[in-house]
Amino acid sequence: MSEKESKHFIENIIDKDLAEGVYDTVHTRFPPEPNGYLHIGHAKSIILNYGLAKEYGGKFNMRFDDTNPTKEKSEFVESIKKDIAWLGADWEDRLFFASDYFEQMYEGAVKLIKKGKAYVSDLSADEIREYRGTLTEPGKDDPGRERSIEENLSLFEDMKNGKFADGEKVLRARIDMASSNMNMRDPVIYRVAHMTHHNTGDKWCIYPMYDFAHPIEDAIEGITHSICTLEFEDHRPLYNWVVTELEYPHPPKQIEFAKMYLKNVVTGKRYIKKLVETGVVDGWDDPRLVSIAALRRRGFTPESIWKFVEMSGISKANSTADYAALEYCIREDLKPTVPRMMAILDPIKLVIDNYPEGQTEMLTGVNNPENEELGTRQIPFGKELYIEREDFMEEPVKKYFRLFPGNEVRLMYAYFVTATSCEKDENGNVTVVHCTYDPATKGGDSPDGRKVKGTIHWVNASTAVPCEVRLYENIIDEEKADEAGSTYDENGDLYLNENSLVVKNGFAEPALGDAKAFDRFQFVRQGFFCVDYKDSTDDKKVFNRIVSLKSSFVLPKNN
RNA sequence: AGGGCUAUCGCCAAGCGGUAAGGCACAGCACUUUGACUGCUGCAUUCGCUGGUUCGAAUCCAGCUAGCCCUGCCA
Repeated sequence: MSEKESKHFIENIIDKDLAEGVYDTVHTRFPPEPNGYLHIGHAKSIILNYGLAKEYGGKFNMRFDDTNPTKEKSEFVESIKKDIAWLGADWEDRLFFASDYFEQMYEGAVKLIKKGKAYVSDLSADEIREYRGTLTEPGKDDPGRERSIEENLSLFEDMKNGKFADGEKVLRARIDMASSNMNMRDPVIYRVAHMTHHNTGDKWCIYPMYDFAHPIEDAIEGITHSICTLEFEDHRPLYNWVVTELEYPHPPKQIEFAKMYLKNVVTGKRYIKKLVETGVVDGWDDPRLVSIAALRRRGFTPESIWKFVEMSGISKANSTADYAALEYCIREDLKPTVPRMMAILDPIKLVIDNYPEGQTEMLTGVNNPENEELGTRQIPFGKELYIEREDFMEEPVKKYFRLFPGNEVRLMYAYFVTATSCEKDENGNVTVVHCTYDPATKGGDSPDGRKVKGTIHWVNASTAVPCEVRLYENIIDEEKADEAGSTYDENGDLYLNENSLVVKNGFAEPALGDAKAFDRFQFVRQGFFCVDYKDSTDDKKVFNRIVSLKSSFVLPKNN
């Protein structure tokens, strides 16, 4: 839309690198571990990395960081690929797996041993922890530190050949047990794990640790700027140590940025995983979550997520964005591009007493007042309609200018009507509103030029398509739980807002009902919703319509 | 309190010694076949605090304070 006025710090670093000739191109990557679904936080990283590559005419790699077979599953690599492709980040033919480099990593480890920079340790996990020291006290040397290069070489080969049980031996980098940076206190770089890997099967029984593997992966792929999140800042010295000791000619540079959290939603992969596993939500794409899959199901478009990321900016300051900003982005994207239709979510009947019994006429509605190209549609109209409950008040409050007895309003694209009376049930709730219409106002304009202050939407009762919708609010975090009156889940540490699931039965225009398979409703803003056809992302058959709702609503999964 | 990082409007975020961009949110007015949208207007004499350097500081220096991260054979 508008040109970006200022660059963020990573762009500044890249500009400098390019200007100084540190690199002559930009090559980024997105390296998720396939151990769960992607969420909005990952979208930020994906868009950042892919966006930078595009901006600088460089390349973007997709890489699965699958160095720990105990946590990884193929199911996740498929979902991740799908989500990234959906977001529009194109890795072209550069789809990689860290596990494809196991051989080179092994050779790298051997090289370190030969340089006297790595050794095999006999210590148990507990002992290694003890030897590591604490934040304020230095660690002490691992006895294995003094082993000869020859012995280390043969021991490491034995590790590779399966001569040791899990946990029996480990390969450590020889750096500095007294470093103030815990990551430099002779970090473990290879562990024994007799485990079937989703990609390499049973070929390996030793696996490299992240700190050793990641810089190698980046270097092999020719990555220039290895962008990760803030918690890896302390790992940067180790990252640099690895690429230096392994003598890569054009080593990549690690740059860290702050993750962004969203207010009132659970963004942590761990928590989402827990909610899914405990059945609190109905899957990774439960609309109350902010996984990419859930966002997609809710009707967010890739464009809206790009806009959100670009709008949010990149920095090193921890931040929590307002959910309102995300909603703003989907609104902006959908507003001009999507046909709008009418739907009533909390219906009461409106009977036009002076309208001919049994008559149905077709009226013309504009699909999107802001975009004429979207054309018009024919909407059935008859004596009995449904209107939104809140569009009628028997006793209006001040400044209420929708329907109340004696007041005239416009039925959108239809006629002016004046309320006359209403019927109520035993509880005093309005069930039917009676009114009269002015036949001369067909289409919604009066020939005598009189104005009405209110316009309300409606749906023809005899042709309306019943629809069940579920109103959702986001799953909220601990901090906000109490003030929002939430309830605990069965584990007692995650919360669901009491309004997190409300089923409503409403009605939609026939054209909306024709979709049959529509399964996505998206709250776009207060008083504004859209529906999206399933499986028709190409022609973007998304409908939206203003209604009065403060929360999102989504159709049941299997509707 | 050993190390690393961060502190600019309710929420993001520019700014890099020359006198506080922008967006979201919010408020007011106008417009309106949805009180929406759109348009216009308003919204930090002040940049975590305290000192210092300077003609001049959010930007430099010193000292505080607060928050986040680090003691996995996770990533």
